[in-house]
Amino acid sequence: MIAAPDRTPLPREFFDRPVLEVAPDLLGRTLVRSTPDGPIHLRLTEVEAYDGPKDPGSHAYRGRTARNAVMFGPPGHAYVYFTYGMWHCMNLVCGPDGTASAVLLRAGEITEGAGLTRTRRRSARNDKELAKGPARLATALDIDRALDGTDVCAEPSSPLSILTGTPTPDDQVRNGPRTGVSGEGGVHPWRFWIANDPTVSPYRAHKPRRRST
DNA sequence: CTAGTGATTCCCT
DNA sequence: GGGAATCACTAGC
Repeated sequence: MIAAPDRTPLPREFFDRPVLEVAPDLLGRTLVRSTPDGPIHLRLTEVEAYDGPKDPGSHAYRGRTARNAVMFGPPGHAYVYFTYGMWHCMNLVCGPDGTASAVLLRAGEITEGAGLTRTRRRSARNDKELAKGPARLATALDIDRALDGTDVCAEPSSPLSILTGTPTPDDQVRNGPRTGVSGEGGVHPWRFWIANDPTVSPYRAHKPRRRST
């Protein structure tokens, strides 16, 4: 018999550790997004670590700004940013207050409330694609800058929370280069995913683009 | 399956 | 001014 998933929110101490410990430990956990229409549950299958102001791939690399201020705050809060003129992506802040490290939530499996995501994810050809990529994940869960700074170590009835759920055994965790990260920041193998999971996004190396017109 | 490109706007230089 | 932790769509193999 398999034990029931633990519905207790992750304690703040979970996030108050080095980001490279927290990132793989997040795989298999359940992110709960409570909306007026009902809850959406996401089982995390792919994440990336961003290791503070010394990491050239991190938004914190050039210091604190209005946009990234939440990264410099206490752990267990959501850092949500807007990118490519159209999309949002969500991170979880790790390490002690002031550390400015975070984990980007790259992909997951919608385990409850898939129907609630469909109006925003019309292009998804099947349920595996609903949150297959960081901007798709944020779109599916209706996450934008309004949720920047939200405490995820809260009751599941709050707008955003993360449950203890079922951790992924180490022998099922894989890691490799980060996706879409420009420059030398891309070399670190700080992308973590669950082996053979169909909801993990395809790897894409960073491609610098020249402006058209 | 891979590779190329347009979309669209905020933020920092 | 121009890049950005991306996606959707198209062409071609």
